[in-house]
Amino acid sequence: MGITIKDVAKLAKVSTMTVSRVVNNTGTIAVETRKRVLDAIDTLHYKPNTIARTLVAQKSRIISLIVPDIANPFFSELIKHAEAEAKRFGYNLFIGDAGWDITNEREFIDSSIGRMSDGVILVTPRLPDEELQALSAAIPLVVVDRSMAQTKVMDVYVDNYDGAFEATEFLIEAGHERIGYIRGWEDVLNTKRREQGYADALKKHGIPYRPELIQVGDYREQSGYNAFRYFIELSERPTAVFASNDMMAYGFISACIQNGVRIPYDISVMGFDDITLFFEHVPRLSTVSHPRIPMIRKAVDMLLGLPADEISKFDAELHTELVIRDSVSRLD
Amino acid sequence: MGITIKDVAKLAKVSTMTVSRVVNNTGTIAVETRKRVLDAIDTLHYKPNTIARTLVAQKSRIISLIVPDIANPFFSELIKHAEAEAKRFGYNLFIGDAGWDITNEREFIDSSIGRMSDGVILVTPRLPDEELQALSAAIPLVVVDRSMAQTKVMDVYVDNYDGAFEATEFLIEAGHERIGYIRGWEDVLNTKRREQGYADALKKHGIPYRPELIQVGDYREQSGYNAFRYFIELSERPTAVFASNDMMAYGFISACIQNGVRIPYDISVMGFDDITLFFEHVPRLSTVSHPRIPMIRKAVDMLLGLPADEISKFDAELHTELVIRDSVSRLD
DNA sequence: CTGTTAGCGCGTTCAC
DNA sequence: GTGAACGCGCTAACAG
Repeated sequence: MGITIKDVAKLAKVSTMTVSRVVNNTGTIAVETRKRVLDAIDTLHYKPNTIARTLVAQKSRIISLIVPDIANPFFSELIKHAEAEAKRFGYNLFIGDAGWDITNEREFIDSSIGRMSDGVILVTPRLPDEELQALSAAIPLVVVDRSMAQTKVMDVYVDNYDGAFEATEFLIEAGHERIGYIRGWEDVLNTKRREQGYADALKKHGIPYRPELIQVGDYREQSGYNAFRYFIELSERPTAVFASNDMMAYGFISACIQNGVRIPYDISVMGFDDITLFFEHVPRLSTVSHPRIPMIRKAVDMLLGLPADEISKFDAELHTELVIRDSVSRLD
Repeated sequence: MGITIKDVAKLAKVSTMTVSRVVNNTGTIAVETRKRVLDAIDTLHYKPNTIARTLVAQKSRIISLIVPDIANPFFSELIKHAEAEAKRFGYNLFIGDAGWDITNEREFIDSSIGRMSDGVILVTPRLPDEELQALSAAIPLVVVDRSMAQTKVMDVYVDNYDGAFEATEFLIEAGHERIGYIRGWEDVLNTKRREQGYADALKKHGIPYRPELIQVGDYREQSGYNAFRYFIELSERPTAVFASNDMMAYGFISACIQNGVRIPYDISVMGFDDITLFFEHVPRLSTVSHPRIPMIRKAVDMLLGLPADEISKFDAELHTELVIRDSVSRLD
């Protein structure tokens, strides 16, 4: 059993209320009394019980952050920045790894409610709109990187359409026509938007959309790796492959290297996200950069109720941007 | 304000105690009453308040896990497995990223105490023995990947000496004599053990220990990258470099690739940890594999009070192992 | 089978 | 400046 406020009160020969006041710096206390209390706190190594405080205050100073996959650098980086932003306001993070699984998402939200989280940030959840809408009645919810426009749920959304369009157009302008595409989870909105961007860019340049050039992936490395086998066995191989996220692009590249297919000489690769690796990968991946840092900051700020005009400052930054490096060659 | 047990009791026309019994499946309840309560719970969407439960039970079913760097794959993988193991027992994880910083470690432990965590797992903390010892009086503590033999603190320790010795010896037997070494944080025990292994292997084979071949790093990629610059400008360059963790090895490799230094033809590289990348890196790194999965599992099990004989089953697995891949060449 | 009482550790309210 | 009483949401112990 831990030291409680009562123990301190007893030792300092005051009421618990006085101790509480000292700890929280509220009310007025005689200098001498304060010193006695402080001494008692010190000798007893008293630490206030946050659980009890939470129960009284109906506020935990915790926000939950649910990501689809903690081992994915895109998300672990997000966590770092979310933690930093939350800390600025004296908040702790309760982190959950949903593993791209709906049931886990649900359980984690329930758990957050039970633990009196002050809010939940969901990064690209797979839970349907209606359920998120319903849940948001029970606890403040911010959905990140997915539009909740049809609902009243708060969101921080970066439309990925333009990024995918520009990336595809870039490949086309480099002379590519047979452009393979690796898709992500179908039930994620941005997956659809990215694919639309890809398709529309083809259409704009009069290039037919060929279903056989589309591979279904799951945003994980392995599916990029697998896509390689498929594309390489096509009678007419693509000259370029656009992976709808960097993880799959890297998986694809690994397969290429292992099979002696050189990038960008034998095939070009374009990614999406611009994740920060912990070391430089060669060839350096051309990709679409995603404004994830301002995005997650904004999500935290929304939850902590920063004034709207302060939050909207970030808006200017929220767009994707083409990043040209070494993984795409010109077909001239 | 959320729905409480009182609301349910009122609606079901029973006492809160009865609701509590239904929720927890304790005591005996008339079938009919149970149904009324269940209905009320359903229509009200009642969720028990874990905070209040925690206060009563003096038990939160949460364990804290503090890692030095959440974005390092070694640790994010650890988190995944810790979470899985904890879940088996119905526990949630409270994850903290200390950023290799002592103050953060301290704050996070304090916060864990305040939040009534049932225990704390510290992965390679930098806090001194005495302080950890003291802290362990306030909350169950398990230190992972660091020996606490001098204290009464629980630990799950894998001595890294042998692994470093074998790795160095492997390089020597491949014909290398000028072997560079990149060290990690000096105040971490395993750092010392790894360096001892390196030094002893040299000694065994009559190769002088040269201080100019030692570079100080911090376990992060960047310091491996920086070490490259140092080694490459040496009048007598090393023919092989042993990085004391994979992150620094990868940093070093990146620098090599960017500077046209080929691995393993121009220089050999050996790592430590055998982290699982989310894609295949080329060249594939030769390294020392670290039994981190059984290690973290064991830590969780110790905290959750699994019987000693169950836990010790894991012991057999707890040793490092040489993993030979493509980053080391023979000098023949 | 069900309800009442008391208390987990703390802070708010209102006295003194 | 300080303290006593009450309640946050829940459950253990004891009635009935």
